[in-house]
Amino acid sequence: MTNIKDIAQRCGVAISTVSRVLNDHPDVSEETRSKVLRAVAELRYIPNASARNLVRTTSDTIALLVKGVSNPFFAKLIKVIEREITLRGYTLELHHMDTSEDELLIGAQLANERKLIGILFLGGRFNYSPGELKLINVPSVFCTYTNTFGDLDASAYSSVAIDDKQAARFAVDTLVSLGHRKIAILADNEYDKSISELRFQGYKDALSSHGIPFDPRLVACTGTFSDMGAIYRATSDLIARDSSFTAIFAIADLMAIAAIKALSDHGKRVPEDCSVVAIDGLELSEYTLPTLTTLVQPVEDMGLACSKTIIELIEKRGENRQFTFNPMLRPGGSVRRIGG
Amino acid sequence: MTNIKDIAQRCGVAISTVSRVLNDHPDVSEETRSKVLRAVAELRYIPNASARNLVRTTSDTIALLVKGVSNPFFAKLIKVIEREITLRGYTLELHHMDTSEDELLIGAQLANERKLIGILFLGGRFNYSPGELKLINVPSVFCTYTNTFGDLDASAYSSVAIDDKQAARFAVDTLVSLGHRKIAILADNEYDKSISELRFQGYKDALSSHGIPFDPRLVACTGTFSDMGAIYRATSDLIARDSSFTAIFAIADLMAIAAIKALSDHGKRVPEDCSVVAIDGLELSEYTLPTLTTLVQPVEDMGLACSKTIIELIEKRGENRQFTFNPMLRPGGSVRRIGG
DNA sequence: GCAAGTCCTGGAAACGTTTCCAGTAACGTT
DNA sequence: AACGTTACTGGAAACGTTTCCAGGACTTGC
Repeated sequence: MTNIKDIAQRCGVAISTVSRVLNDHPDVSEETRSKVLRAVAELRYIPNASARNLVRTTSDTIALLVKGVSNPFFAKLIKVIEREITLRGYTLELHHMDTSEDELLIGAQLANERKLIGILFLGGRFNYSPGELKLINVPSVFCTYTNTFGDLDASAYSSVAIDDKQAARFAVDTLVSLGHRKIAILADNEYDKSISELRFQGYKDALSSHGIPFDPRLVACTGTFSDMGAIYRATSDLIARDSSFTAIFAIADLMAIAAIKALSDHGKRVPEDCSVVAIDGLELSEYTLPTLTTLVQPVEDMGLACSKTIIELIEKRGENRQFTFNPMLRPGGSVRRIGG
Repeated sequence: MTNIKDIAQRCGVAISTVSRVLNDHPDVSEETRSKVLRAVAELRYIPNASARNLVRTTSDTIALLVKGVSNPFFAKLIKVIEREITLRGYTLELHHMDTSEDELLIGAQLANERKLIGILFLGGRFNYSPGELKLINVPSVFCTYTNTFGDLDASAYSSVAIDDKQAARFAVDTLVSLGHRKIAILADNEYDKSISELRFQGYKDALSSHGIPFDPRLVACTGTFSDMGAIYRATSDLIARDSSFTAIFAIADLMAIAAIKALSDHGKRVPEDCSVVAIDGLELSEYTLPTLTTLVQPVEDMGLACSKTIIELIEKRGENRQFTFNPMLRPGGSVRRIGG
């Protein structure tokens, strides 16, 4: 491998000069600059990232810590994020975590050991204490969830999410406005202070604002966002328990799809016998039968917000901030006016 | 940040001794070992990866180069791979490429600059020449495709894939055995020597083995694996062109799902008016209406094979090898005997 | 003609490890 | 008692950069 010394030697200049050329420092004559660049090209010189990182006591790597879910929504989000990050010359490192692991601890450890310059948290809970948040001493952004519980100062963290509670409320409102009153919910009630909890809250809020009593028998708990088998079984259990509901609100598209299958297998047609509304807005959901009525998360915008924010934080061009996007209703064939 | 020197100082030993303890070298007394380990714990010492990589002239990072597609199949595969890689103490770096980019060139560049110890290629073409393959001077594995064209020596590369041609043949055989003879194909004919070409070959082979003439009018070219809108339109075009077919073979589950929607929108029911078979075996496809008849790629095994192979190559415990898995037919509701 | 400033360059320290080499002490062997 | 072994340890070079500091060669202003 050719290194910076080889270049220096061949050009008859000092190592430091080569370094200056490579890092676009101003104080170098046009002549030496081009001489060095020519040598770099000829010798196919590729700088050694470890050496640079060592002396700079930093790296060019942003970690993406993904938790639990393997939701197609995440796949798209990751794609957008990756594109932006690499476009800006940074590198993205992928880490997957189980639901049981503590993302902040793992993030802190990684940040030190690998000299990360930033962390993107994807999925998981958000019940951090201010003290816990301080564990992470590099810029970080929490994607897809935000501190709606209000116990954190806005300057203490960055986040990108939709207004989950609002989205759920909107989904349920849609159903109510079509005459539905017995509305079941399909949710993953794994952790507290999670997306799931927020959407569940929104569901309850919407019911109460319409004077509909909350019925715990209409809650189907899947325990997962991604395991469609479990979701299917949870829906089947729900039907077995009380099949008087006329609509289901699923907190994720994939849940709705599994639920529709379960309903169909139990002889309930969608939307004739049961309406279904979800949150996510996957492209896929436009191509199911029936197509899904769902609240679309602006995944492209959200991905951009994530990468833009983390890069601004890293380059010290911005402060911590919270993005809250509004999901848009995408009407599909999975809902119908009751008795309609 | 505390470093190895701090530990050495506090313990009254040399830096080299601390290093030996940290790297589990044998020649160190039990007493000093425990003394050092205690200090490491107390000072919360975390070794600097850059420094280690610099002197070792290597890193602990394996890159995953994903091309084009954002197929849910890949999402699952990536998850399995990531788990295994981190379990073994390595780090996974994620790079996404456009279809237009040359993965080998990019891989070679990355390998040098970031001192990668291995590369996993995911998706894309496989028409490399032996010379091109030599560009990559680190262990690498090509996931989801293999050199079925036979112009490469088996010792020159590693790969993990299903027998794509065989899978396609099996899919079409299934349709023929149910009496279908006018079988359309839905494929992405972007690159040569790709998965797409192999499955297309299998389709043609199967037809000819049953004495069915190949009809180019029954080929719907999507130009993409992932853009469901494009797939939908390709299917609509197909129907508009010649709707006499009684079955569709889609080379991916997602394509089949979009196709079923297109068929339905044109008044063709699946499976009554048209049968559909695909390849992938996504979990999702068990929950569509109708459920998909599809050839399941053993994603878990494939992911394990990828990570196992790359790690063995890195640790010099194995040679280049090619894995070819056999997909299994998962019967669904999307096929029916003709006239049945 | 000289001081002050500008522009460019070279030398060398520093970053935090690993690893080679040499060296010491204790120990058993002859 | 001399010597080879063994078990452990310390010192120092090396990895390939960046960056600080100093200095030389010009230019400019007086």
